[in-house]
Amino acid sequence: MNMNKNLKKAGLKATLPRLRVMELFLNEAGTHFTAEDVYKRFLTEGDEIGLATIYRVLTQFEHAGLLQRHHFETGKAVFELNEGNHHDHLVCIECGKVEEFLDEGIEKRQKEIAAERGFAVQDHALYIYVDCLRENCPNRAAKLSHTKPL
Amino acid sequence: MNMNKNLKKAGLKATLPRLRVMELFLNEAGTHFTAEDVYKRFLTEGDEIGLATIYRVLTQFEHAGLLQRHHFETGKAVFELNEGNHHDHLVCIECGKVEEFLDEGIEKRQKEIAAERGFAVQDHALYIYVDCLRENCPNRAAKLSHTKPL
DNA sequence: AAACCATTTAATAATCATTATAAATTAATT
DNA sequence: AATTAATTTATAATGATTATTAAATGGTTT
Ligand SMILES: [Mn+2]
Ligand SMILES: [Mn+2]
Ligand SMILES: [Zn+2]
Ligand SMILES: [Zn+2]
Repeated sequence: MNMNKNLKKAGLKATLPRLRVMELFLNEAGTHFTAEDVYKRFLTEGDEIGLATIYRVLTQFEHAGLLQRHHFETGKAVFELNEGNHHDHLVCIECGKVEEFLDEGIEKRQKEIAAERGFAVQDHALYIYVDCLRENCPNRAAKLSHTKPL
Repeated sequence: MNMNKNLKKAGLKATLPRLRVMELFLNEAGTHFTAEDVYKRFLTEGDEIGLATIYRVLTQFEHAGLLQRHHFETGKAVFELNEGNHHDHLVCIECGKVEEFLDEGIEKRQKEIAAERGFAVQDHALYIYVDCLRENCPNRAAKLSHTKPL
């Protein structure tokens, strides 16, 4: 079992909440969940795991490098499986769809812009808010909680 | 008086809180304030204006196009005078210094990335978090409230 | 200038996302 | 199975922001 290893390596006991969270993010790699998304998902699956526990586990997993945290400007943080690849996000403000991209040109220019000023880049966040223009977008109905009109 | 005109055009009465806020942002164009920065500034100047009023006025000014709101990932929104020019931000995580930049190459690539997927860009946010590397940085002492270690 | 009235402020409570606390539970170890 | 430190749960607290409502004020009219 791969999940137990991940946890052990991070010095975390294999508890039910942690296993459930890990399982969810592994099963739905590429999906971006808020803490509440995770909480509600477990509720519908019959697992009554406290919201505070979800928050704690998500933060622990982030620190362990298992998850990445992002802030789509909607007031709530979203998490996704850390597959080791940095990328930026396109977020549809109509349906919540998230697509990922990585543009080497943009990455390079960012470093140059900081370097020109004598600054050392620590991190960066680039979010492109779009309308995906798909009226029949499946997401438009079952809107995820991390969507908000600009 | 230019300020009164701005307010009138936005259909807003010229009240003391609004004049003070407008005045502050005009006098310190290019500075990025949180609601609390503004609140405390007025306190030290002897004007006791409620924090809720500051928030309300900032939001009204944003809607009127007089101010721009940004979210440096620190949990609190910052506002600056809207001088009509879109730009992105370099934020020093050590001292809070903010520098602005605009890179046509990056702007163009963002549009292309969205277009490639058939999306219409609505907005975007690009924050580069840096260490300005200036130990003697004046800000490092009088740290602004919108700084936070990553 | 006094009266009028819609707008706005002040004071305060409420809300929302998130974190902290403390008592009860549980996973790993002996 | 007993031990113990880590963890969860339940709940309270926090920080940023928004909502509420009665009192004050700005712009207008008499
Ligand atoms: Mn992603
Ligand atoms: Mn700026
Ligand atoms: Zn969409
Ligand atoms: Zn600095």
